[in-house]
Amino acid sequence: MVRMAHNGSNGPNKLKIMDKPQLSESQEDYLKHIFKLREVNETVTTQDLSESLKVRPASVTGMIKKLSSMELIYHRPYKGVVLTELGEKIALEVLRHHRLLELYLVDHLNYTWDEIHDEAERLEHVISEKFEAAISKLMGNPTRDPHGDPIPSVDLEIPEMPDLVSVDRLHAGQEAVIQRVLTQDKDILNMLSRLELTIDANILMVGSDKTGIRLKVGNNQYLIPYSIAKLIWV
Amino acid sequence: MVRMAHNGSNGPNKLKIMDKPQLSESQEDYLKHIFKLREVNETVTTQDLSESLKVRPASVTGMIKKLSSMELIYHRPYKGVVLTELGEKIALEVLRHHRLLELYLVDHLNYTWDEIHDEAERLEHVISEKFEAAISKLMGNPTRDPHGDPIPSVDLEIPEMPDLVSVDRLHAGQEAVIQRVLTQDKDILNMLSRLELTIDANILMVGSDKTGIRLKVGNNQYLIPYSIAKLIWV
DNA sequence: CTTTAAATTTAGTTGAGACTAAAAATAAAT
DNA sequence: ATTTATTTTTAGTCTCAACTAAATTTAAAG
Ligand SMILES: [Mn+2]
Ligand SMILES: [Mn+2]
Ligand SMILES: [Mn+2]
Ligand SMILES: [Mn+2]
Repeated sequence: MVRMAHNGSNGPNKLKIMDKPQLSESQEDYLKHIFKLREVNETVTTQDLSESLKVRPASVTGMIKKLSSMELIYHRPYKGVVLTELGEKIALEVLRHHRLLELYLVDHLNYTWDEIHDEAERLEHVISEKFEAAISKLMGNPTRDPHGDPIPSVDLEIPEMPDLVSVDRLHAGQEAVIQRVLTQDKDILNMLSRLELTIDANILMVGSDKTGIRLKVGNNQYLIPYSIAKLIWV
Repeated sequence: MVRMAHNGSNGPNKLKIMDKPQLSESQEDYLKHIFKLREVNETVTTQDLSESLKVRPASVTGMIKKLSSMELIYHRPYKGVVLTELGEKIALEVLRHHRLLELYLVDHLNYTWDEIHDEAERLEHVISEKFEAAISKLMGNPTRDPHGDPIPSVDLEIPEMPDLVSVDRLHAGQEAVIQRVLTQDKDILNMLSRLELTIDANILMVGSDKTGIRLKVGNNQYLIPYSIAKLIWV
């Protein structure tokens, strides 16, 4: 049973979208992961993808060849891959779905921080453009998801992000507002939300030592190990 | 990339659900179609499924063998299939997803009658139990979808439906309330909704002749051909 | 009954997208 | 510069769920 295209109602004004090939769920995930790895890594290797997609390297090579032949990525054998213009558009489309969905689940269906990722991971591939537009409008075309990650706009531009630093870079006495949390690990998210170390929270750096940093949040004060502090950007 | 199970957070109270095998999208659709065909047909043949799923008969036979070996259906070769107890539970679970989704799309995302079916058809397979519960709760655990079809309850019982007759059975002068519309044809649904022949609409049977029936709705009066009148139940 | 038609099943193929095992290319270490 | 280790690619296999073509079974007509 082959999954069908569902570009929504293709009004005459959406011509550019029309020539996007219909991709499989796997292919969409590959493109998305390439995009996200590139934000961090400078180069995206077969192994990077193997780890992040939890697929064996040989399989990754196979998919790379296919995406390459579709001109969605450019591949220098033994070196790595980069997204083509079209490949990046598709990656951003999926990312937009994912992040709008995460925000929607939190805002409208009472999901908690640690529950949204897996649900969005599956839904991102099956919602129509109509669905995307509907939830975006309902939320006032937001630009940040519940982790503080930027939501690509309808025309697939990434909204400007202010320059951020991880919270361990603050000096003692400095105050700041949490803007972004770079993890989808359920246990970490669960812990952070219980400590009220969530997006928009006001924090005060009390001090730091070799074990970690001391943060004051509201009336409470915690010791946060560096491994976790590095995930929190202000 | 194999799709993973997502039974939601399996609290200790949901043991019975746990031994439901994880099915593919196709398998879920087969079970759902068998259930729906059975509501109408008394017997469900290979051809019935072939037509309703738009899959060749040989392929249907193949899937029948698999579902049969999984004890989700019972198959008398050359005769037809029936759902086992477990098969029916799964069919109802999918149907519950589908119908809750349709209602949700109308009530919360401003979808029109003719837009909901295709979207629900894809989403029904990927939403979690958590998502199902969330939208059900949000809508006050509804028992009817936007077509008037019954929504199976959380424990997968079909809610009682009052006895209905198709609108062409009314005699002149009789009034009635539309309870159910038995089609997913987009054009018919679109037409009916423009005529305000929607669920809960009050109608008056004016009269009938060989071409169709005359219905009064609000201040307007229409001639409805029998082919369409048979789809409207009151 | 016997022949013909229709429905169903069998047999074999295809394409996606994973996998393992082994070969080839690149990078690191002696 | 060789040798060794790591990464990447090739080659071939597997499962799933579709397909076509042909054989078989059941149903309908003469
Ligand atoms: Mn995904
Ligand atoms: Mn996110
Ligand atoms: Mn479906
Ligand atoms: Mn319906």
